[in-house]
Amino acid sequence: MSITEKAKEILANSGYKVTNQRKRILEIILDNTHRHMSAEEIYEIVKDENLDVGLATVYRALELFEELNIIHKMNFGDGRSRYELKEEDHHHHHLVCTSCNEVFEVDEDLLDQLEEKVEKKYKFRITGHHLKFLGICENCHEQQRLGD
Amino acid sequence: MSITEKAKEILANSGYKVTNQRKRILEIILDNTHRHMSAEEIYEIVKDENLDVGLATVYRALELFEELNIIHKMNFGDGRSRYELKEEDHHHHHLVCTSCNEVFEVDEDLLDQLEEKVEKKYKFRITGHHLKFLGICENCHEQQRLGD
DNA sequence: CTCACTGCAAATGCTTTGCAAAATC
DNA sequence: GATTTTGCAAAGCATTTGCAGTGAG
Repeated sequence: MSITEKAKEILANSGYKVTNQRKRILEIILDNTHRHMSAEEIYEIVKDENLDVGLATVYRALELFEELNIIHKMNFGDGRSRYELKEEDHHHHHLVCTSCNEVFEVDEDLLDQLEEKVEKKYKFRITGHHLKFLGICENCHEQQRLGD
Repeated sequence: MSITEKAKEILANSGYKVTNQRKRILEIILDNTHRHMSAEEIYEIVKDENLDVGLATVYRALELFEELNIIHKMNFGDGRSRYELKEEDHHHHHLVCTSCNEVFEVDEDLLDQLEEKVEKKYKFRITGHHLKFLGICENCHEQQRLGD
């Protein structure tokens, strides 16, 4: 079963109604996970498709999906929340370029040992984590070099 | 030289004017770093001292301190920015309790090897990082146990 | 049919900004 | 004294909410 189908099944089985708006919003997130979209960006897409959807509905749908553990709200410091699909057993990290503000993904999780250490030492039951590296991406670094 | 004096020196040497408001706001941050204060919280303190300071000034001072690399703006998901002193060579992480929303500090940095690995593999020059663990703190865990 | 869901517009909460008065250098 | 900086109030954004109408089950 594809991620898309799985997510829709979660929605259908949640007891909440499966509306066209929710279906479309979920699809957009699923199709653009790597883009870490904001509510406004998702809204722009549905609006361009001439669907009758309000921005408030987008926010309400995102809130619902988060509650159902389908998506995940993030903050990259640009003043708005961004969302991505929450894939079980697929933890990854983010590289945020402080020059062009692009966000790249590190497609592996290397924190297991660290978590264990922290859990023991601080008596804190860890259920998740966010690791964000700040720095300069290859592109920007290249351009800085050429600019010299 | 204490951190406080150092920070004040940075301010004095920055070319910006050393006003009473800036001095007091900086002091409050320095005295309460572990509390990760918000602009509003800082404002409440100066207001209680009957100092004639506006909330806008607090925001402007925080913006300035961030620019001078004295403090660091953070987001713990509660809808407001929080600030802490930026101490060189003193990287640490945060434990955010998803039950009581308290933020604890992990007073060590264990990401060096990881950073090196990521820099090479992703050709990304890392200048900083944020690591936040989500979970349940000892207190909340204890209370849940007692509640059974 | 019923109740959850929606769009709209108004409200909220954090943060920023315009401006005349005040303070620093 | 000239130029920053400030307080206040108003404006600016992202997000939330109230409400009457709409639609899924």
